[in-house]
Amino acid sequence: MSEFLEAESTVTVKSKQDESRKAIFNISKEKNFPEWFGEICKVAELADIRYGVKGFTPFLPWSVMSMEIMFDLYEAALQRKDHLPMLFPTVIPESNLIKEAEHVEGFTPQVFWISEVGTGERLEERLALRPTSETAIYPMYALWVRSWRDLPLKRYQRCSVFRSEVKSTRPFLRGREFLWIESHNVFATHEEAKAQVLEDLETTKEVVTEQFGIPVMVFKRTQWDKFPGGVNTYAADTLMPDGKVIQLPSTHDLGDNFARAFDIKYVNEDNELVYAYQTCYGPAISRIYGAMISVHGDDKGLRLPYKLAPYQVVIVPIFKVENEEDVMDYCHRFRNLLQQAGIRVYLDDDEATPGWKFNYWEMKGVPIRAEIGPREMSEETVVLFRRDLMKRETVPLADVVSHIVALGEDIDQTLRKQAEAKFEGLIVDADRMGEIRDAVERGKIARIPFCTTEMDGLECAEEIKAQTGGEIRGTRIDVEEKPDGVCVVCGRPAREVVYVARSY
RNA sequence: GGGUCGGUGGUCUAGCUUGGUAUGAUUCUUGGUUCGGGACCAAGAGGUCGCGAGUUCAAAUCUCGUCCGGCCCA
Repeated sequence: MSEFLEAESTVTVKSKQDESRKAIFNISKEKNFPEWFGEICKVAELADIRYGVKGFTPFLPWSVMSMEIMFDLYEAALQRKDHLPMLFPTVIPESNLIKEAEHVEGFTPQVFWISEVGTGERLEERLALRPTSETAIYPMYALWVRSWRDLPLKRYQRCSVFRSEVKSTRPFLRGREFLWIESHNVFATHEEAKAQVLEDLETTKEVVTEQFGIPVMVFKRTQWDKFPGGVNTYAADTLMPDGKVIQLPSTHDLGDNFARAFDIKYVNEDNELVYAYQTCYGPAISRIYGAMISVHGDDKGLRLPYKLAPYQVVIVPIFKVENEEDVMDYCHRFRNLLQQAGIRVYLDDDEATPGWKFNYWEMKGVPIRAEIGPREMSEETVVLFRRDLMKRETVPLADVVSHIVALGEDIDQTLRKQAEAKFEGLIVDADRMGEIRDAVERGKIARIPFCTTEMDGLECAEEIKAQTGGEIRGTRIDVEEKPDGVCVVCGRPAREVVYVARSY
């Protein structure tokens, strides 16, 4: 018996080793998402978790190059809508941080403080590392906003923020320092502020969905889940491969709460001094990047959209010793052609064999690979391979630039459609606890009648969380929904239709 | 925050039960042969076994603490 077991286990170990040697990357994203995510961060060189401070992670070129592109695309969209960039200091004096009561209560547990300098010399006033920048920016806004002619004031900054998260951290998706854009806007009226919230949600769809290919569902959050100090929070959720939803950009209607706390007043057209209304919007680029690779990736690794890939095309030369020089010349010619057309292209002239390079760049998610050998050279063609569908075609050199541009467009469309297909059938109607639990456990989003999203609905929400593991994501704002019946938990008449899912 | 499992060259890993010279692969460097789906040969480099304390003649190994990480749960 023991002999038999020993023989068994030896065989298992051996085959495991063979497997891992064969594959640069081969993990089922659907079946084992946590492992998939951790391994791809390491193998594709996205982030290095060995920094040694909890929740702080160095990001590496392959992820940073894509995140830079994402920043640029996002900022371009904001600038098209009349937002202008600015940069504020990282530190916030304590006296400013605590000016808005609900805000300070919400964020203080997560604040990193600077309380001394040099060899233990205490600061007169503690400085917070910004967990978000309202309390840094708004004292200045109070100085900048004087007249109705100064409004609307629409500004944003690209920066990192610091939050001592209690939830378990992981690269990109939840760090204690993360990269984002935060937009802070001031308006004359609440109506204008509310219109800005809708514009932000449009921007989210335009950038996150149309350009990054990540489908989202937009919710108005409940009162217990809103931004501390705000009036209402609206946020886009997307679905991760493990069936949990994750919050992507959120936008907040701040009403005049912060204007009152920070004394942001303007003189209106009737020469009256009145409080302004504000909104803020915070797309976290590092988190969106984490969601992006998770949504698009497959069991062989990353699948980067053409728009976001650091290299849109990688050239793999194939040659024998006797024709190496000619093939490389042809490759350089091809590379120059693409560079002149503004395509991000990389010629892989490493020692490794073509087969190894194929697998490596597939794992890294480069959308298009050009294979160039003696055959292509003599025919004046290139072989193009698309990572998303793993398909090859031969294209004449004369047409290749326009072909690649069209192919890139098609790849982005395909990735987006595949992601959107996963959203179909996601919503399941339920009006009993058991049904909610079933739906949530299958990675679905349950749509249920619920008493209220005001604060006195919190107890019912906690009961749902305890019994099903799902959280209330909020109510829809893009569709009007009238509840029918009673609250699933308390039996009071339902005032809202809410959505329940497991979440990050 | 609670539970649980873990930390050995850059990476993965053997050794830990039963304390006594650190195992293998891969990566990396150099040279050579290769190159249309994961090539090969030769030589070389690389580890205070996470950190700290304790037990011991002796600790990767046993004990305690601590930091970091994975997973599950709140």
